[in-house]
Amino acid sequence: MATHKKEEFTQKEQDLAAFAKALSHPARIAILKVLAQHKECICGRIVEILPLAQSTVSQHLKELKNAGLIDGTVDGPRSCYCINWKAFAKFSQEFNWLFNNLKIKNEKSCC
Amino acid sequence: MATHKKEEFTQKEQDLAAFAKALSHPARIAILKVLAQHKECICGRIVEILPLAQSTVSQHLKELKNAGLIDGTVDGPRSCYCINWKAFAKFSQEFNWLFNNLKIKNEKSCC
DNA sequence: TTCTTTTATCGTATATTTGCGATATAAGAT
DNA sequence: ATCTTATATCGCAAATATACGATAAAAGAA
Repeated sequence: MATHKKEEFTQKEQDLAAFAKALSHPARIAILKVLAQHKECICGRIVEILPLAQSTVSQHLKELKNAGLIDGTVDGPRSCYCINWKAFAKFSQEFNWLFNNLKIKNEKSCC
Repeated sequence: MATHKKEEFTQKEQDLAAFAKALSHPARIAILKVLAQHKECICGRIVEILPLAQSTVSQHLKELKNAGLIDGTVDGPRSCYCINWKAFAKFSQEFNWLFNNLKIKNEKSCC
């Protein structure tokens, strides 16, 4: 049974979907919010703020990093994360391209 | 083992995550693209265009509908779908609120 | 060196997602 | 009534995602 046909879609579609996937859990949205608000590269502070175990937070951070939405640097025994604004700008653009441009051409739907 | 702690996050975080989840598969992105481009409420046309079985496409359509991103109306033996631009505008706004506003306050990150 | 602190990773359990074929449903056509 | 067409839903298999505790790893402090 083919359980992953994702490759059959365009690269843009896959990239956009991957970006959305990274944002598809409230914990990851919350992490991004913390990173954006606290200016500093909070690390274990996220664990204090979120209602999740340390290992779980670490896993979410890894996913955000893999998706390219955050950068992480090691600082002694701790890790420092911050938002990759460039990546956000890129995806935000793709997003607008996909849905705002199309909307203009097709303002009134048929149903 | 607690496998869903989603309720412990704010409603906004949950809503945004749900929106992202709906977009987190390239097939669903592709479906939205088809709906946006073809003006008409294509129904089974999507099945012809996508490399997926009819039942799978129907399932993706259901998810998009549940997420509120598309509307569907029955028209005789066939179904007609179209993008719910209002919902898109709403989420797009939330999105910008979350990531553009915060960006202004905090342009330079620490790492 | 040994202890402490901080973070990442491993192992595991459970839930959800993805996909398909088969079948049901609904409505127009014959 | 029966056939055809179009779509939705069911049932299942396989893959991913989510969460946790336990443990490893890495570096500064004692």
